[in-house]
Amino acid sequence: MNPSRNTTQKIKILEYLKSVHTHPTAEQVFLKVKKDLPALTLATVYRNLNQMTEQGQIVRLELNKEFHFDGDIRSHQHCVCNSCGKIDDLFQEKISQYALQEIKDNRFQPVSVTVMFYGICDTCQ
Amino acid sequence: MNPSRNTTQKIKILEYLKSVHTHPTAEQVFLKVKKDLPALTLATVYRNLNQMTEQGQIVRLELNKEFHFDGDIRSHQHCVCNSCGKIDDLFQEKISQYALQEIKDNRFQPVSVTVMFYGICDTCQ
DNA sequence: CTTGCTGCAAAGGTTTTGCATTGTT
DNA sequence: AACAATGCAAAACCTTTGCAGCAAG
Repeated sequence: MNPSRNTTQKIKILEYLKSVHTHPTAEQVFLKVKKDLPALTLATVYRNLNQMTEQGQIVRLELNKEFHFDGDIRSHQHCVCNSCGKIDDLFQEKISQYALQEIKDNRFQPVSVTVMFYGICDTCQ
Repeated sequence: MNPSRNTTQKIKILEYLKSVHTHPTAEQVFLKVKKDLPALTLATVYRNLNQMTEQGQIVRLELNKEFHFDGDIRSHQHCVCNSCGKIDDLFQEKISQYALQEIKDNRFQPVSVTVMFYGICDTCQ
């Protein structure tokens, strides 16, 4: 595909994702950005989120049959609350690095790791 | 709910999952078990897989908007091939233990970890 | 017998796609 | 002027659910 274009929709969606520390679904992104761009469509949000994911500008997580999007592309881990469903970021690179180190003796060539903790968050306990 | 019943469908589905080392989707389980039980329905497969997951008899993974089921309930990790999509088991408990250990200083109370490696499998490289 | 489970069919919720039009480059 | 991106609507896709009949305990 030819170079992608910087449409208003794309810019606003990315801006929004970079501004929050939550991990919104496509619909949540849609509802927020729609306040700025009333004509915005869910389909456009999906198309942009998918493109940005492919281009490595954002990260896509999968949880309970829904995609969640993360504007922070630094390597990090996530904590999911079994009670309220909240997804929190965790920046403990040692964990991911250790994992990638330990797997090296395998025939599998690792490119990345996803580490997800499930448990109870601070507000739920 | 009252104690669950050991129906033929349930038994065959669990037997199948315990017999393979792949990580079949509900539909793949359905197609295989249907050979033994021609009247079997996808809905029944889903209901049983969900029940078994709740009861901890199997494990449910999520990948590319599909559930995959794992008959092996021992704590282990997974390797997903970016090329062919194959999911392989990895038994390196040190990795999960290290992760659970390192996270302990947080306000989050971890119950379990999911470690997923993405990369290129042996047959694809 | 009781009631959990099944098969069947229909519905549900999220994500994708076709198409004419719009807007970036 | 090209053609990528949009809005709209419809479709696709996986999974769940309602219901009457069946079968495990």
